[in-house]
Amino acid sequence: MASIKDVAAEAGVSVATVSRVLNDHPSVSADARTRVLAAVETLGYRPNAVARSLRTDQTHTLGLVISDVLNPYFTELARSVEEEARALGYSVIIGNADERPELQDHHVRNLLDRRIDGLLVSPTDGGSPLMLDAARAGTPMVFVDRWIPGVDVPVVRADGRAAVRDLVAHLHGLGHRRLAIIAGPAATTTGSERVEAFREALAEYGIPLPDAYIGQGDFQAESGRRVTEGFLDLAEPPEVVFAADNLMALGALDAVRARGLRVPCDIALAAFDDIPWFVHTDPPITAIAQPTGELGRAAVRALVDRIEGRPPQSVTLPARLVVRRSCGENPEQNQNPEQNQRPAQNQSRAQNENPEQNRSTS
Amino acid sequence: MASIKDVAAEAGVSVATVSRVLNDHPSVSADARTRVLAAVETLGYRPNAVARSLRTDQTHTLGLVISDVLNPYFTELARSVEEEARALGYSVIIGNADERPELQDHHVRNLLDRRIDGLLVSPTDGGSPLMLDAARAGTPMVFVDRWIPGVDVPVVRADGRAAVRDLVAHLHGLGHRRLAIIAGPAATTTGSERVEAFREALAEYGIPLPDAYIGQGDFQAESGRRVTEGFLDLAEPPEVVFAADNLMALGALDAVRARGLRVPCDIALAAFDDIPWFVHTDPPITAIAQPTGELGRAAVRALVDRIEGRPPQSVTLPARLVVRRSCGENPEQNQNPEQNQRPAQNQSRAQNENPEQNRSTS
DNA sequence: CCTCAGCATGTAATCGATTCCACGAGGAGG
DNA sequence: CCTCCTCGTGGAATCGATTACATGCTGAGG
Repeated sequence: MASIKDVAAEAGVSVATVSRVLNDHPSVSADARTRVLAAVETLGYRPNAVARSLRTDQTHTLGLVISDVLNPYFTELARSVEEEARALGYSVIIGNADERPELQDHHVRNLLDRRIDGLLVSPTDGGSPLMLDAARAGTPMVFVDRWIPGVDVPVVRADGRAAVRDLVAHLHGLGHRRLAIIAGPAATTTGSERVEAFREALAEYGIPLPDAYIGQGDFQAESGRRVTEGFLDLAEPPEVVFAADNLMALGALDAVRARGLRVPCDIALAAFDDIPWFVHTDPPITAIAQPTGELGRAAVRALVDRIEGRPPQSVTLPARLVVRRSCGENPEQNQNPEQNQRPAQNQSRAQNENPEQNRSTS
Repeated sequence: MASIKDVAAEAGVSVATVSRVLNDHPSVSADARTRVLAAVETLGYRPNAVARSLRTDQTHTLGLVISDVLNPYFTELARSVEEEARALGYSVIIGNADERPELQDHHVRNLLDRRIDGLLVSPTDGGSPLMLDAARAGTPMVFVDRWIPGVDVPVVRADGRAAVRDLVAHLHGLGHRRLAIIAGPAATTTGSERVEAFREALAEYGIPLPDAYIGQGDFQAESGRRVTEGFLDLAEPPEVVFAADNLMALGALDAVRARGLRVPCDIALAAFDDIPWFVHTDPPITAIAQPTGELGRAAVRALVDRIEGRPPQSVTLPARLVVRRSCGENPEQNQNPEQNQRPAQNQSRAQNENPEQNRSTS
């Protein structure tokens, strides 16, 4: 691989001049510039990013540690993050924690060792010493989707409170009174907040949320299945199961089907996080949709602001309820079935990326 | 951030000794070793991977350029790649090409600039000059899923021929005679091969594959929708649509639903690439499943073999047909409906990794 | 008691860039 | 004509590691 020295030799100038041309420093003669560029061309020279990073102490790389690549929500988040980062001149290295704190730490350590310029994290747990140290040490960092309370790091996330209230209103309107939730790990903010929002919304209707109706999941499909089986085994099973993410909803669907039961006749189902497939499941699943793409972009902007010395901003965007048929039909409100309400092109990747809708930032 | 010099000062030794301790070189006294380790501990020192890479000319990093992160198939592939790489002591940087050749080139260039040790690619097109040059220049490289003919690079992929034949047998058995396919880009091997396999299988039953029944897609949902609409507009629309990937199947489903038609009564649907959601779509979708996890692992092993000087091996694994209900019911063969055949726990991420089940492929 | 092997250690070169500083040439201004 | 500033350029230090080579010390063997 040709180095800057080879280019310098080929062009008959010093390495300093080559470097200046490459970083278009003003003080280079037109003659030298053309000779250097010609040499670069003939040698097929590409600057060594490793060497450059060592010298400048900048990698122009962001780390993104997500909880689970197999979850379409995070996949979409990752895509928008990479897109925005690329637009701002950064690359992204993704670490997949698989909802396992030790794997999360592995990736954080790895990214830090590589001297990434900043870190985007959706923490799997309440915060390992490693991550807390990194935050305290001043590593540019932004939390996205989930966050760790008490740490001075900007947070970019969706607020699902209003949407959960809408969901409960919808369920109540359909006559459901026994409502259960499959929660995420209590150590995650999304794990506990969604339960709280659900409980509060139920309270408005005077409906309690007994412990038996709070299943402890881990955001993975298998836990959704296990918890749902527990619900179905109760003396008085719930009429509705609300899964705190889409994978647990998938698991719930599996469990219901394994019993030979049907959604929504035998039991209703709703999920947090909307995905294109929910339109085509049997039945189409009512879900709370986050403005995922917008969140990813906002998170990158906040992180890059922080990196480049501008004050970063926390952002909270509202989630919204998307009613489909998995909770039952309401002949009154539901004269517009969802398949007409959500036009077809929305189910492509452009979904949720309409910035003009539902904006309310803090 | 503490450097090796700080550690050396703290421990009262030279940087060489520190380096030797860190790389556990035999020739270090026990005393020096403990002093160095203590210094490392108190300073919270972590070696700078950038500097190390510059010196050793190894990054212990693999690049993975996939065609589309939003496609669950590639997402699962990426996960298994990262897993195996981690087990072998490598990190992975993922580049998402979004099926766009210029974006693919962007990522390849970026990864090469970062001096990754090797490249795993699922090419979006027939091979850009950049990629061909890289291959010729001796960059360790392995193609996964798709490949570029005429380039001397190991290929790890699934052979869908037998499964496609099984599919056509299944469709023929159900009485279908007008079979159409939504193809991928002709510039990709999977784009053209799947059409060829389909055509050959049809030929065995004396069924032609007219041009009108070959829709040109690009592996994205939107193209599946467009092509399917074209099929439905034909004077004699097909009885079956076979989508060459799961996203185009999603688009096809959207198109069918937009017309108010039903699968499989009005039109049957099958897809290449199985995903967990296909179990729960309306109706469950018959698909050809690849051993995705195994492919990812084999690809990493081949690449690391190449990097570490062992001869890499191309690998081809068989895909298999998973019959569900989207092509119609066959009262004869189908007395075991799919939901019982595929036990619930299979729909988690462990899916497809159970070699023993549902094997109806050669 | 001398020699030499081998071990522990340090000094310094090196990887490929960026960048400070010095220097010479040339032009403007006095 | 001299001075000084600007511009283009090159030399060399530097980033943080690894590693070849040199050196001093210890102990075994003759």
